[in-house]
Amino acid sequence: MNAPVRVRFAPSPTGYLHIGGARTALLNWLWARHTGGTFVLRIEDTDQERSTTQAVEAILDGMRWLGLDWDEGPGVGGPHGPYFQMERLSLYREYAETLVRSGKAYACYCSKEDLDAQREQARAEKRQFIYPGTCRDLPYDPSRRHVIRFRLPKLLEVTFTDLVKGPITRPGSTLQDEVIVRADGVPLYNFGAVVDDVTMKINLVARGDDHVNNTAIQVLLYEALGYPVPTFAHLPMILGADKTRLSKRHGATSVTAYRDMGYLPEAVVNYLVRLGWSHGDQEIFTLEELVKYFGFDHVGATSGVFNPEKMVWVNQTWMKSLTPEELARRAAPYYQAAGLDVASDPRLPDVAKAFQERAKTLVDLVAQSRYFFAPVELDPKARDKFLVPDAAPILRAIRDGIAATGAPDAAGLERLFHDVAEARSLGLGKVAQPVRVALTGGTASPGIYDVILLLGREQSLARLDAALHLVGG
RNA sequence: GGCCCCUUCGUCUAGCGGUUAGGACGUCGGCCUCUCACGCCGAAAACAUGGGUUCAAGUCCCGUAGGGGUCACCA
Repeated sequence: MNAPVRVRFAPSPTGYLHIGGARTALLNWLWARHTGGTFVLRIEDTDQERSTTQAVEAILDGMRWLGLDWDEGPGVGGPHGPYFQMERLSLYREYAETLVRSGKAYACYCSKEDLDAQREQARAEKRQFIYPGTCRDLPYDPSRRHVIRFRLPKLLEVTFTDLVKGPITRPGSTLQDEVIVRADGVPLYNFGAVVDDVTMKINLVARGDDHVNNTAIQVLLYEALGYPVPTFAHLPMILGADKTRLSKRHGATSVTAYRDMGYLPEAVVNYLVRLGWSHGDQEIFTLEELVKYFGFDHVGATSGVFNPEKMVWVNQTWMKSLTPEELARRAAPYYQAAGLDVASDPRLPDVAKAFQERAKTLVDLVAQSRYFFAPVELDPKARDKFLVPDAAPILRAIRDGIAATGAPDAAGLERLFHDVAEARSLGLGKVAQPVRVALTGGTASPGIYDVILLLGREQSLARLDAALHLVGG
């Protein structure tokens, strides 16, 4: 009988939640939900130089937007807290002392400058620098400034199993007496993470690929501490188009930037999980499906290039699948942000419906449908091409046709447009385009009847009149 | 440079010894059509390379090349 799954996401609050971190969080979350296990959120803020409380908020914000709730961690507490490393200092001290007392760690009095010099020299001589154990057998003198180093056991190699990469072996000769606690008493990553994972009873550590090289020393730490080694799953990196690690110069890398660009959280989640994981040929997954199907057995071992085009497609596919009411609800804040007050406009769901298959993002939806809520802005090229003197009689006929009826309806409008076209032996396009430009300011829009219906009789007439005035008709 | 990991269309991937190597994004062509989209149909496009193992290798093993990661009192 396997113990209940306990996984964690342990970001360092040095910036926003980026795409890679979000995927790590997401896969951990999915596995916890899939197995009915526990998802722990732990903040690794021991780098006091770079950690900020704003970053903590930004990360929590990003996770909430994606819908990743945590069972233990900031805000919700839990039986293994606190969940900020800086609040767990006494715990690390306790474990470090245990190691020192048993001789598995020792105080090192070497200065940073001294070590840097040695490293520099090693580099100059083209050899690998490994801490020579200068302080290994010195008597303990707490009055001297010191760090704590882990005493590397004599061994040939360290092997651990990785759920995505299989067994990984690291020669002991490439390992050294790592420092586990700084001179100021704050633990270093490898030690803090192990103590926390031990005390938080984490049994599966799924994290970024960039941590594989830390794993061997961590395995040794677990053993020195006398605790079982968890299972590891190292997730491949996400790369930019040039195949280097995704970074700012590749464009937006924070999940909240995608929110601001008008992506749906469902789409971001969907895309991120699919990047490096698959379930047969399926591309679109609801969160429920992801929870149901997710497993590390289908997480690929190769790093993946982030593909913005596919992300857009996933987003558009998701937008098409929402009900118009829901889409309108999602779009409302984006209209607001664009300075369009649409909160009480009853046409919003119908407008959303009209653009559902045309907009790629919510921001795009707002931009494309702007003229329904704001005055027409004529595109100069469209104006010069379609609002010409020849168009005057057409615009006049359509205008008068609409004016002659009460409330316009789709069937009546279709008849009107066809009549006008036939009377002049014109294709429907010759009639619709000038009208489209008059009503929307541009040459691309939903069906012209829908546009008129959404605009309403009065507004349609007003815009046609304005266009007629312009063409001198 | 040492160590670790990785290698199927441009990109994400399916494949788990026997397939015409499948799907998706993107690209190109066509259909639909009042524009733009959507949708539909079609096309081009991949097993890095050399050796093995095997009746049979994209699938297993070894080498080579290429890519990535990591070598802190960062995480």
